[in-house]
Parts: sequence; C-alpha cells; structure tokens
Amino acid sequence: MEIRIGDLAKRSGCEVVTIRYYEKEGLLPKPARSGGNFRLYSDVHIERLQFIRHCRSLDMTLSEIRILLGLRDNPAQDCGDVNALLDVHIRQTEERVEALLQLKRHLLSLREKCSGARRIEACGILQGLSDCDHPGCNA
Amino acid sequence: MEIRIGDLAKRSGCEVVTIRYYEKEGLLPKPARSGGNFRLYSDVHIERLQFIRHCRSLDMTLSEIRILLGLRDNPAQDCGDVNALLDVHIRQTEERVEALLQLKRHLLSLREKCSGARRIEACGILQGLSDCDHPGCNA
DNA sequence: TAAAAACTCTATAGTCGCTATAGAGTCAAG
DNA sequence: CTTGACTCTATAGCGACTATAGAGTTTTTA
Ligand SMILES: [Zn+2]
Ligand SMILES: [Zn+2]
Ligand SMILES: [Zn+2]
Ligand SMILES: [Zn+2]
Repeated sequence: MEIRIGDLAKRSGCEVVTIRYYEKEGLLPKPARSGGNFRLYSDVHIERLQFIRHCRSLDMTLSEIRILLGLRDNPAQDCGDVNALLDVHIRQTEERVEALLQLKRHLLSLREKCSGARRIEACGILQGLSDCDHPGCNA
Repeated sequence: MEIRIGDLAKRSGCEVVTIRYYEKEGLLPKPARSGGNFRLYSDVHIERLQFIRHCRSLDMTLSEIRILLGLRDNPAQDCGDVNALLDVHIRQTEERVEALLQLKRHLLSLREKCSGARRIEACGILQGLSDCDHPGCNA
C-alpha cells in the first residue's frame, strides 16, 4: 500500500513541504517514485514520520531526533543513550519553566508601576524599562 | 562624551554586531562618525540601548520594542498602549509556562516507561514515541 | 618610527524549523 | 479535452542574532 505525499501529510498532521524538508535533512529515507516522479510512501515511512512528529511535539530538535532514529536503526545496542537523552531534555524543560516564571515575576513587578492612563512621560512602566529596581535585574 | 562601539558593547553586555544590527533595524539611530569612519555614541544611545536590552531580557520581540520606543518618542499621548502591550506579553508568558508544564508531564510519563539498560528493541521510551498512550497526546 | 596588536568597517552567509512563492509537470473527473 | 487538484524542483523569507572574510584605523609596544 503506497500513498502520495498529500495523504501522508493529512495522516501525520504536517505540511507537505515539511515532509520534503525531513527528507532533505535525512530524517526520512527517500521514497519510491511513481512513473510521473511522485513520491510513494509505504508503512515504514508512515510510522517513521509519526515518530518524528511525536518527538517534535515534545520539542526535541531535529538533531536530537536524528540521534534517536539512529539508535532505533541499530537495535543491537542497549538503550542507555535514549534514557540519557530524555533526561537531558526533561531537565532543559524544567530550566525553561523556571526561567519563564522568573520572567513573569519581572514583568508583573513592572506592570504594577503603572495604574492607568497617564502621559507617556509619567508612565512607570517605561521608566522601569529604563531604570529597573526589580531584584536580580541586570538591566 | 562619545564612546566607540566596543565600549558600548561592554557597557550594555551585548555584542558589537548586535548593536550594528539594531541600527540596521532602525531601533538605534545612526550615530556620529569619527574621521576614520568609526561610530561614536553619546548618552542618548547608551540609554536607548539599555532600554532595548532590558526589553529583550523580558523576551519582547524587536517589533514590540519598536512600538515601545515609538511611544516613548511621542511623549504627548497617554500610556494606555504601553500597559496593554505589557498585559498581552504577560498573558503570552503564562501560556508558554502552561504549555511547557504540559510538555514536562508528557516527557515524564514517557521516561517512566524505561527503567534501565534494555536492548533498543525493548526500550519502552522508543516504543512510546511510536505509539503513545499519554492522555491528550495527539501523536 | 615602525611593526604588531587590537579595534572597526562593510558585506555576505549561516543558524533552526519550517513557510511561502514561482513556474512547470502529472493525473483524475466531467 | 479541459478543468482542477495534486505534485515536482528551486529559491527566498522568517527572527534575532552569529560567524566569516577582507580591508581599513587606531593604539601599544619594541
Ligand atoms: Zn503607563
Ligand atoms: Zn528589570
Ligand atoms: Zn530504554
Ligand atoms: Zn505522546
């Protein structure tokens, strides 16, 4: 059962151009071609693209995904690297959450500086952006 | 008191190329030039760059910053737009935090599927990336 | 005073993960 | 047999920088 790129796009919820991009980047193997030079995908491609899209939905980079796919293609080894990659990724996610929460506190402390519609010159927010007293602000 | 681009970079904690980039993007006005065609910055530039870098540290985009600078340069109006811009930015930050926390839950549920060093074929993480049972996962 | 080091200049290309466009070819339905 | 939907390749753009090359300027050192 071979499908064309548009059907694969619908199944996987991504754009046609994205699929071609993954092929160019070496994440998806080159598919067979029809007489009219259309790409023809089989089950292997469908599953592999789902894997890629799942990883992307988890915010992995294409090079992380490349690594995982490479491991998957070498089933003889053990999976320590997989677990390690995921651990790093989880930690990075936690760090980004922390950074964003810090950011939000900073933004809220700035927001408090202006109550309503003053003149621009008197706006505490703009003043705070020039000269900030938020703890830990390096600006 | 006029300083050169390298000194301005040190003061503001950003790269020389970034300063030139801001000039090209119209965020920093074109400075005076020395006899040897070096950029010469004054207090106005220093303060404006600090403002920009502070906004960037708050994760504002350059076009948001352009808007704020435009408002700052028109001190006659009231500051309602400033407050509104900040409110939108705060809400976006909250949404990103929520999305990241969701992501982290997803990653942790995946991580649980593999305890130790199995063979690649038996790794629950790789299997979960192909065929996920995490609630709300569309992959 | 001359050579070396440090700085600056412009212009251009690369990063990431797509997205958008142009211009041509292929295929199925009416 | 024409219309429309689909596909092909190649190229450029997004945002906010970063990196590089090759030339010119200024400061430091010998
Ligand atoms: Zn205000
Ligand atoms: Zn601050
Ligand atoms: Zn495992
Ligand atoms: Zn999932």
